[in-house]
Amino acid sequence: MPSPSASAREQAVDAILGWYGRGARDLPWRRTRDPYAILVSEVMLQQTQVSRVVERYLRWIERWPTAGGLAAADRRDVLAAWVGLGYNSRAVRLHEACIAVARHGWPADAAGLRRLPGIGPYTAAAVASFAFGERVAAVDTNAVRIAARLGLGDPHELLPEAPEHAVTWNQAAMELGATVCRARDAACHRCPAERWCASAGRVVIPPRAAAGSRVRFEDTDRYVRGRIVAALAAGDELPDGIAPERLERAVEALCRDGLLERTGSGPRLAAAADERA
DNA sequence: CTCCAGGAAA
DNA sequence: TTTCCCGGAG
Repeated sequence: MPSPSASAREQAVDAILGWYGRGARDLPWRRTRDPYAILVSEVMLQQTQVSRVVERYLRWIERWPTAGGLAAADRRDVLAAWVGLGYNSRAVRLHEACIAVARHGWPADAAGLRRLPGIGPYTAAAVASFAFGERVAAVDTNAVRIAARLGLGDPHELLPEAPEHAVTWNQAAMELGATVCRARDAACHRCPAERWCASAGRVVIPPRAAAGSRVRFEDTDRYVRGRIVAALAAGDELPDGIAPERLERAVEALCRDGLLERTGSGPRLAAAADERA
């Protein structure tokens, strides 16, 4: 319970922690403290909605239960298993990160995790917090938005002192952001921190970019790259109906990014660096 | 058609 | 600081 002299910030955080404890979504990666499982979920969730990840995460952990197991897997199988989740480079970096872990063991803290490929400030903090119990703020887009709306300091200042509360806070901030204090739809009437929030009832929704002036997704390199990787992962030839010059540019970029490699019979999914002769 | 638990390179 | 990376769900 918050003491009467507690600051508004502490009371708001307390209220959100209590709200989270009274009932949060039962997401599979919240049931584990295994750093590998946490890492897989966090990388999958980067710029990808929860609803799309749950089933894929469970299947992934079933197929590759440990970092060592994923590290030993063929890069092509890893890529093929990723197709559909978006941003395929994440699969390559996840594989590389697990190869490093298999070789050197897990880093001791967030600073060490941060040096692994594909692991930035947020993912490093999330793994350190959820798996290691380190008292570190996992500042994702939700934490940034909630802190800004609350007007009670920057996201790092909201982190509770007690390590066990800090871990819960990192979960709670994301849960609140996903279900109540959403980017384009803030349900202030359901928010446990409404009475301390600087923008309660008058949340400013940033204007969205003009839709008309934006190029069709099918005209972007991302689309072509995605089609190529999906086709090769399925054992098919390069997709047709795409201008050769555009196709070649995408293949070149995919090779540069480590997703493809060239062979005598054309490009294919890349084997990991270790597996190449 | 918009949305979304980032990271890396330029 | 910007730009690029991807795609299914709602």
